[in-house]
Amino acid sequence: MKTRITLKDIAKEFDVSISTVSKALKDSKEIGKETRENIQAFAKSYNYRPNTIALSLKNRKTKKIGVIIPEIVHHFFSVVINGIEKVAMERGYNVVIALSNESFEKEVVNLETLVDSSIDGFIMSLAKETLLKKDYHHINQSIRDGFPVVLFDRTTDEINCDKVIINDTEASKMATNHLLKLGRKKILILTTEDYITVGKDRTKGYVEAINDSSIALDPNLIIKTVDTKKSSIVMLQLESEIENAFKINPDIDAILAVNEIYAASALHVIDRLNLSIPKDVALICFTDGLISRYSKPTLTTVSQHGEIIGSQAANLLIDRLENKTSDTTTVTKVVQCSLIVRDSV
Amino acid sequence: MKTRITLKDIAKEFDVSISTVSKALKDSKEIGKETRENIQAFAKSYNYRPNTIALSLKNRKTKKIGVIIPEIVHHFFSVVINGIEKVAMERGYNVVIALSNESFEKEVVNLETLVDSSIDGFIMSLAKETLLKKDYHHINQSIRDGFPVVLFDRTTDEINCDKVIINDTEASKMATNHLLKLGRKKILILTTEDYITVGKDRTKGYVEAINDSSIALDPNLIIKTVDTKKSSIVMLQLESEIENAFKINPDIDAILAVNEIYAASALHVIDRLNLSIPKDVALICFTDGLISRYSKPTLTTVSQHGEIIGSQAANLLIDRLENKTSDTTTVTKVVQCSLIVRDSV
DNA sequence: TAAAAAAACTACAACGGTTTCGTAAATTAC
DNA sequence: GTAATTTACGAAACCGTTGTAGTTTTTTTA
Repeated sequence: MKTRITLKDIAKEFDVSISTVSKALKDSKEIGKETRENIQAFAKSYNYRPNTIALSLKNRKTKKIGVIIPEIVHHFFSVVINGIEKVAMERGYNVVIALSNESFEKEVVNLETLVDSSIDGFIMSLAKETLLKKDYHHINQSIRDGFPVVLFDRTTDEINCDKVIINDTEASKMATNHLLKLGRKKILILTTEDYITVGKDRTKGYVEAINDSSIALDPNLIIKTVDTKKSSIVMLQLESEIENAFKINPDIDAILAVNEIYAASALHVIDRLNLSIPKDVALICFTDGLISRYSKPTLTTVSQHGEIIGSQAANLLIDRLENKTSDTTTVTKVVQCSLIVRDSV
Repeated sequence: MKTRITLKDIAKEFDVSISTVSKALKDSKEIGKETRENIQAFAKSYNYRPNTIALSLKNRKTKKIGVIIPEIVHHFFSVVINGIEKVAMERGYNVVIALSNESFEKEVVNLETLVDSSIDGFIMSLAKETLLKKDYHHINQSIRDGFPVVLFDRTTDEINCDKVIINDTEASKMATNHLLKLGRKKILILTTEDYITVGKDRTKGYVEAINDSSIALDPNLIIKTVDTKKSSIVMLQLESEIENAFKINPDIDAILAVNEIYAASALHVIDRLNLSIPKDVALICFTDGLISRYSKPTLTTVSQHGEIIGSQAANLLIDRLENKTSDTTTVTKVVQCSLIVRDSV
C-alpha cells in the first residue's frame, strides 16, 4: 500500500506544524497568505485527501448509510437501491448493503454488523420472517441507541421511525376498479398471507373495491399463497391453486396479482387452459419489472415507482442525520402508485 | 447518539489503565486472572464492542470491499452481488456498492470516492463507456496505489489484476453446436458490438461453431446491436433489425441471443411473424434470469452462474487482502457456463 | 520607545484502540 | 537476607485530523 500523503508529511516539507497545515488547507486567515497558498499548491500537486477514517473517528460520523433488504435479485428492491444510491452519492454518502434473505436472524446479525462497522443510519425493508415473528427489538434498540432508521415498503406500526410506503390499498382498489369498469365480474386475486403488510393492504383494496361494487365478494376468488422458501415450489403450488380456482369458477374473467411472479404463474395456467389474454381473462399485476415489460402479452401493471421510494428514503435519512428534520416527530411519506396500461387488459 | 462504552469507561470503572483493559479483553496472560475475568464480565454485561473506526485507523484496514458495477437493476449483476455479499459477510467484510450506470465518468468518480472512503479493495465490472474509450488509468492508478482489484465479466487485458470470467466463447460455441445438432441450419445471433468483451467472445464462439460445421457463415445472420442509452429504443431498433433479417432469410430456424432482453425482442418478432417456438424457430439466450424462467415458452439458457462468479471474486479479493495469495502473479478464474434446457428448443 | 494590538504560528488534547517498553511489587532462588 | 526472576500493571507512542488555547513575532499606537 503506497500510503497516501498526510498532514504530517506536508508539515515536514514546509517545516511548520501539523495544525498550520490543517488550517492552511481550510483556508483559515489565521495563517499567512503566502504560507497558505504554498501549502495549498503543494497539497494539490500531491493530491492530498484527508483520511476519512481519521475524520470519522473525530466527527463520529462515517457518511455511510446501511441498507438492509430481504433480497437483491428482485426487481423492486434493486430499483429502490438504485434510487437510494443516486441520492446518497449526490449528498456525499456511501451505501453499504446487507441482505437478510428474508431471515430474521440474518437481519439481526446484519444490523449488529453494520452498527459495529459504524454506519450513520439505516434504510430497511423487513424480512418476511421478521414480520411473521413480529420481533422488532433489534431495530427499536438501534433507534434507541441513536441510529436513525427509515423503513420502506415492508414496515410495521411497532417501530416508530420515518417510513416511505406506497398507497397499496388505494392502488389495489384502483386496479380492481379498473377491471370492474371494463366489465369484468369474476376477479381472482393472487396475494400473500396477511403478515406481509403489502399483501394484506393490497387484499384490503381489492375487497373494498368489490364491496363498493354490485358484485358479491367470493372467498374462493382470494388466493393467499403460503410462502415457503423455494420459489419454484411456491410457483407450482400457486399454479395448482389457480387451476383449482378456475375449476370452481370457470368464468373468472380477470386476475389481479400482487407481484410479477404470481402473474407469471397465472400466465402459465391461462395458457394451459387455452384461454386468451385479455379477451377471456384480463390481468393486472404489481411490480413493473422485466416480466411485465417483456412477457407476451405485455402486462398492465401497478408501478410502485421504486426509484422514488429509494430516493425519498435516502433523503429522509440524510435529513435526519444532518438534523434538518425536527427530532421529535417521525414522518411517513406515501408514494403514489400508478397504473401502466399494456396489453393484458 | 447514546455513545457506546469504551475502554476508557471500563478503565475508570475498575480504576486501572486503558492498556490493562485492552489486554484483559484480549485475554492476555499479562493481566492477573481475577482482574481479567472481572473486566471481561463487565465488558460483556455492558455489551462492549471495540470501535471499528479506531481499529481501522490503527490497522489501516477497514474490512470493507467496494463493488462498482454498471447497473443493479439487472439480473446477472444482482446475482453476482448476492454471491459477493454472502462470502464477504462470512469472512467479516462489508460490501459497499457504487453504480456506474455504464458511464466512464461515474466509474471514475465512484472509484475515487471509494478510495477516499478507505475501502480495502475493489470488485468491478467495467462500464460500457469505459470499454469503448479503453481508458483504464483510474483503475490502474488504484492498483498502483496498492488497492487490490478483481474484475469480473467485463474485463480487459489492459489491466493486470485478478479476474473472474466465464468461458463465453466456449459456451456460445456449445450453445450454437446444440442448435446445429438439432438440425438447425440458419442460426441468427443477436449480439453486441465488439467493444463489449462478453458480446465479442460470444460472437466468436458462434462463428467458430458455424465454421466448424458444414454450414457457410452468413454475415446477414449476425446482428450487432448498437447500444444507445435508452433500452426501449434499443428494443425497437433491434426488433426491426430482426424483422429485416427474417425478410432476407425467411428460413431462419434458430436464434442465439447474448442476453435475455435481446431474446425478449426476438420473442416479440417471432410472435408477430406468426412463427412458433420451438417448431419453426429455436431460441437460446444467455442470462438465466426471470424472463427465461417465466416467459412463454420458457427459454433455454446459458447460465453464467453469477453467484459463483461473485463468491469467487470475493474470495479472490479477500485472499489478496489477507495476503493468502502470492503478491506477484495475478490469477484469472474461469467459471464454466452450463446449458439449461427448457421449452424454447 | 515602551506598551498594546494584531498576525502568524505551535502545542496539546481529543477521537478509541493496540502495542512496546518499562517498572514496581511480589515471589523465588541461593 | 539479598539478588534474580516473575507477575501485574502503567506510560506513552501511534494511526490522521481538528480546534482551542496559548506563544512568539511583528506591527501599530501613544
